[in-house]
Amino acid sequence: MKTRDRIVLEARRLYNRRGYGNVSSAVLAEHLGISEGNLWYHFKTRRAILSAISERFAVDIEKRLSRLPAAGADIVDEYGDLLQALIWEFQEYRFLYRDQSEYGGHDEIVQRGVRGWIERTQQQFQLYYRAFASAGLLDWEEDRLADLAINATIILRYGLDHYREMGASIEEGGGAIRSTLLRHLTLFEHKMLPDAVERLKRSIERIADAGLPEEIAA
Amino acid sequence: MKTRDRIVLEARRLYNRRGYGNVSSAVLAEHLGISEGNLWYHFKTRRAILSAISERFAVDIEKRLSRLPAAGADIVDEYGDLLQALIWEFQEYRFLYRDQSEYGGHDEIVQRGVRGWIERTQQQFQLYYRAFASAGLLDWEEDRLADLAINATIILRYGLDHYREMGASIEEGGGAIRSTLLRHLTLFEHKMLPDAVERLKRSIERIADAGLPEEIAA
DNA sequence: CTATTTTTAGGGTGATAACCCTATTTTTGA
DNA sequence: TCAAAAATAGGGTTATCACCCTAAAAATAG
Repeated sequence: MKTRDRIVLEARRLYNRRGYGNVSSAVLAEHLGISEGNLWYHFKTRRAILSAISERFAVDIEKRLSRLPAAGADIVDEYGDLLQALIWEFQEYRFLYRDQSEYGGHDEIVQRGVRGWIERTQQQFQLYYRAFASAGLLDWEEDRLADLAINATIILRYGLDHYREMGASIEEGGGAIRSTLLRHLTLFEHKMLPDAVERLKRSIERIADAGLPEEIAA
Repeated sequence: MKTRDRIVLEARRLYNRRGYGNVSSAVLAEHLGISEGNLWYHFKTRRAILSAISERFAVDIEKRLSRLPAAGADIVDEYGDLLQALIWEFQEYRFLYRDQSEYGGHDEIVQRGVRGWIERTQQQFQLYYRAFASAGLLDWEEDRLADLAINATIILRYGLDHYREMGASIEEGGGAIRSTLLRHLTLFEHKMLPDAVERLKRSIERIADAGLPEEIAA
């Protein structure tokens, strides 16, 4: 892999693990096994590294947002896939979700996009819930679907932080991931067909057991 | 006010506004109109200031946790008071809720207490919801009360961040506060007596209009 | 094979951070 | 009232930060 790409990858991992503000260029270069001079050759400023990561972030978000419930496919499976993609995104870009969200820390591309991404994520989830309802799997009034989607995305997004703060270890089977996914399920499982709920729970176990991206675990 | 107390107060305000990591001792001293040497006379280390703030935090949390639904009183009003106290707490100690929650940044007293505080807050809300149900104001199954309480506290806690990220201005009537409080209401208002819902909404307007603590607004 | 470009290492720099030290002023208590 | 204690100011120290500069090594192109 080219040095530039290695920098972007490892910087993101270090930022996720230690926090953006706690990773100096010296530490990053040391971690990469390259000289600091070399690091500054590839990126003129520290913010430029953040920019490169943010660009990838924007691309990955758009890819995830493009997952829509397909007509012929199994809606429960597809929802499970969406959950997996979302959790993955939260983990891979954890430091962006945490450290940068205030005090003007975001890169411009994120600053511009974040509001739309949140809204579109809510709409995306609403489409899935409406598909659940249409398929007879979920008993939910149409005019309360938007609230369900908003509440679900809030809990999914902040659940990981919440359970980590409660002391859930990130290792050992991803307790925080499992808890977060089960937590969002409590919003609507009592109105869902038991069979569909069971399948979702199995999806959740798969996601929680899938193992974490290495940049978090270490 | 004694210099020491002024330091603790103004440090908290600056941390809330700019983030803990973005407030140096020089900036803090300048803001206080005292010399840096004087600052170090009152607090030997930067962490000592954090400790002092954290101690007050612990005291304030315990005071808020002691608010329980009284037998004779009006439960709707009391719940509104609890919401107000909770929102206040989130605002007054915003930087603790945001900046310190990971990467080992917390003071020991917070580190030790946080898990219990979260659990007790959930239990506290559950008591209120049970009281709502007992009073015939809320139609909710007993064995789903805990889930409601957990989901409500998660949304209350992270709602402010969420709506700020969505672009809600903190000034001009506290859009984020109003949105967050209304958001948590969507979890159960459809199962609540319209009359009680109306009263809660009026409470929410009062809280949102109450004006923000000055350390946030500026 | 050689000239050119790209990549790398590493010493240097100025700013800023937390924190120390000491002299001076202010407050306090008998 | 006056000596001891508390409070304050401000210069000094050391470490670390992002970032610069230059020379050498490596890759590449003709």
